[in-house]
Amino acid sequence: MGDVASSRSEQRLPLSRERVLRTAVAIADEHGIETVTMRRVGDELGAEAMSLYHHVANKDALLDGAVDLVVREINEAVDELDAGGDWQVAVRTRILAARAVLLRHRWASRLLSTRAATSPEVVRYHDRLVGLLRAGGFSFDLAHHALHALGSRAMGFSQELFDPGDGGSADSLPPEVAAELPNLVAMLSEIAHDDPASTLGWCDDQTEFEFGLDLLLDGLDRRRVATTP
Amino acid sequence: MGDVASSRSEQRLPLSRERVLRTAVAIADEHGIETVTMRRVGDELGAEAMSLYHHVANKDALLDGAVDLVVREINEAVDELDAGGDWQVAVRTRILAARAVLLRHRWASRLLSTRAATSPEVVRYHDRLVGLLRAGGFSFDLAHHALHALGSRAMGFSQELFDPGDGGSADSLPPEVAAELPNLVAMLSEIAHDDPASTLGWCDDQTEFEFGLDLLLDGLDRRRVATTP
DNA sequence: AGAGCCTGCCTTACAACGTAAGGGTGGTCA
DNA sequence: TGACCACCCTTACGTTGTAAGGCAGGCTCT
Repeated sequence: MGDVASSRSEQRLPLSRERVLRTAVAIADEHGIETVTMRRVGDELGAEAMSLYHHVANKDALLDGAVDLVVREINEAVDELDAGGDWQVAVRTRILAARAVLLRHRWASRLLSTRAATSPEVVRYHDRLVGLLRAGGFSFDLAHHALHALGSRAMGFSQELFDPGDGGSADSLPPEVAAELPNLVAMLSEIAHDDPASTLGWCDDQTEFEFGLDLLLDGLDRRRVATTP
Repeated sequence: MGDVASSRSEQRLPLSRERVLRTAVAIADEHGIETVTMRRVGDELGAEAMSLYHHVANKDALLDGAVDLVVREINEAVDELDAGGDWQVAVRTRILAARAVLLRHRWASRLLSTRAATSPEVVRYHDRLVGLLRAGGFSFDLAHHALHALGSRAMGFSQELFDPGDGGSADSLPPEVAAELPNLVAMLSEIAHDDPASTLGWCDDQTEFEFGLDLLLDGLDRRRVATTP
């Protein structure tokens, strides 16, 4: 409508799949994944919603692509790391690097767990991880088990189910509720989580993530030694 | 509309929060969680969508309630188990029992990981789990770490990120893709997953779940012994 | 007993969403 | 020059969650 298309020359650079996906990522980073709608992405690009369909098949494909962009970012970060030395150190470093990227795109971990199962970038990530395990002396079979055991932790996030540090510091609970939860109440009042800096997941701070990760890596190493003398 | 309200007397029993939630669970079980809409639940109950709002605050609350129903089912199953004996056996048994329930409501694990963080039933489940750990000689601190380390596995499901057995049996890949994934291709062709009975998550069959679980339980026991001589 | 209210269900309506269908415009190539 | 095609737009539809309010029957209080 009366848009002479000369006032904003930088907005008029053509749409592309890349630009669409990057915009979706940016919106999700800034305002949350639930605010990413076709119209919103179009707006941000100075285009209409329907124009996006020339570059992505539909909204699902857009989300898949956005996640893939994040995983690509992970792969780029991870490719620079030293893959030599002790396998446990190498794997640990790699996973924590992936985690650092996911901390910049917190919406991505949820999407990662539901879609993009066969995303090329995700598969590539796991391929390199298997490479590290193999180099560390893992049989293919044990490496396969390792992938399953690590699960989503392999890419740097874990799925927490409830947050003992948040939403209930033991004495904030109604007495009749507290009476029903003797063990948790006792645990919480002893622990007194004084550092509720949540990261990925609810109370899943870096320390807890690494604790679980090391538990798995130690266990895997023990299995490795047991099978390959 | 000309409904004499006498033809179907059993449909006219009044709505209730319980009935609404149970209906949502039933629809999700049978047709998938994405088919659960307010109108659909209403239909199933012989009522209008808006009538549900007298029993649940909104759709989010409905989904939360549906998940809670499933977790209640878990708790009922788990409460019957023997809590004595070796802690590792007790915890393992309990988690596998929870898993068995979740296998009957596959949609629930995804919802569990996003909502219902502070659901009373979920909290109760973890309280009992902490009780088991305490009885097994865990400090509160180690029990807390254990909850984090187990993550969603504590309730019987794990989050898989990709499925090496599905969607690519190594030789079904285009050659240029396969060349990019040397480790996975080698792994898959050696393993030849002949039992692709998927359960919860993608290729996360029972064996893999138990492998990861035991890895964690073994590691936790080692930490326990190390801290309490 | 009658007035008033509360509870439970319904009707109507709307905004936001994804997207199907098709129109127009500019650049490219024969 | 004319045909084609890539690209973007307009319009419109069905589905969703839900706000607003209506209407009946049973309860309580006088």
